[in-house]
Amino acid sequence: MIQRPRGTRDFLPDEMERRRHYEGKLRSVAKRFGFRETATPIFEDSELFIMRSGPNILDELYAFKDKGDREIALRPELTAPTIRMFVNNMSNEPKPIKLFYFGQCFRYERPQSGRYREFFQFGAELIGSATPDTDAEAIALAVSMIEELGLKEYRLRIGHIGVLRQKLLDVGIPAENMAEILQKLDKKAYDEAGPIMEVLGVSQNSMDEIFEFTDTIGGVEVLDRVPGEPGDYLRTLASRLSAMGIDGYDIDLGVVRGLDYYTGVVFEVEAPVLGAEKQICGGGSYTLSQLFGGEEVFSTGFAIGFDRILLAMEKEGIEYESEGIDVYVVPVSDDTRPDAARITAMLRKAGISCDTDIMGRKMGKAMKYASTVNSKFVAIVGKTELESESVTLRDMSSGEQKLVLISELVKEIQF
RNA sequence: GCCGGGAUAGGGUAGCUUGGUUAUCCUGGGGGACUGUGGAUCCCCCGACUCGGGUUCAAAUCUCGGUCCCGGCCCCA
Repeated sequence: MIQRPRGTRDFLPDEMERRRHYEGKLRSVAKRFGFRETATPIFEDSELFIMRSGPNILDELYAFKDKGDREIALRPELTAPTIRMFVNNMSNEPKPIKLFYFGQCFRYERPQSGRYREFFQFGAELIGSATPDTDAEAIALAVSMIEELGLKEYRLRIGHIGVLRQKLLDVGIPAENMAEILQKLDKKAYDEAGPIMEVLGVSQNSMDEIFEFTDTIGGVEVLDRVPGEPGDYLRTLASRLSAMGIDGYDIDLGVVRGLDYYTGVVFEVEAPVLGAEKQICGGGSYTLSQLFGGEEVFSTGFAIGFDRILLAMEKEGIEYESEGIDVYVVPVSDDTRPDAARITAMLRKAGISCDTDIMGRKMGKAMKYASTVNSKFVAIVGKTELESESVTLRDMSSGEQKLVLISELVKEIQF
């Protein structure tokens, strides 16, 4: 027996229906916000991802050489492909460009709770604008999506990587050490960050100031402590969010995000029910296009971990009920099968989801089957009914039945 | 890459400590009792010891290794 590869999943019909249902909700929210959907290839030139995230990610990439000796990688995320697409084909489109996408990504990592080797991301990118309103729009979209799915317990944290980056530059941290220090600060691992900074000649005073800064966490009021332009920027952002009815988030100036190209506002959403892998959304403003050969264009984007958010919803007890089908057509006896087939085809043409027995079952078993596939109605096709060009229509939830003319059937069911 | 716990019909499980008939029970699936009415009952049938090696007269059970799953560390774009 062949097993499914490590870290992958099969989605059976019930699960798939649930996934499509929520996927649809996310799409509809994105469209409501004026975003349009795009899709990029499942695999790309490996270089694309290396340029974005550095050579170290090669270890965690599904990368291979194709038959034409090209270095190919399954995409580990969707921002880089989207920005590549923008640079290749969309750079002259009117700004802002508002895009969203949904698709699977692949990472060669150790699977654990909420982490798979094949997983699904839903994301959005807002390209060509660099205002607080842009960031507010992105955050509002993310929040609206999470709300639309019905997730109750989540925590949004908003920070500003630009301020921290500048502070580190000001105290003399060279660019090549920046990533390492930021990584430590992200984890609030001050005992690890300290010695590194000390070696780089940072004074204890400056260090304390930076640590205090990254520990600036709280409501909007902590923004009073952020000086200068970034402070103004964040205050404007907060006011826009408030205008859109979004509050209850934390300002956390220690939110870092792993990558170099984030330039300003960064944000994360986590769902505490999830345990170790609890981050369900991450994003921020960045400039990436110039890396792929385009002009420098400011963007804000985020990605939602679709699998994780579904997992969180499950843990919160949000249940999805299968839709089932509208009608199951039951032939009473073998000689009415042609009529059952005819009626089934007619209903299907009218756009009604409809199924009928193809196993030669007797009526009782066919009724039972109709009930297990969660059919709203059963159309009973028998000789007596056919004499008056009718069928018996049974409402499966109430058990009520009535004689309905075949010509009236579609109308009857749609009502 | 590291640490720990697991894997028995499609799903959920008992058996494993202390090796020994035909591997338990529930659910599911197919058929029948019911020849024109589902979610009830009864009967029949289908279906499993993760894979490979070792110990043994004998392995689901003990042992070693692989694979996969679960939880955590590292990482997390």
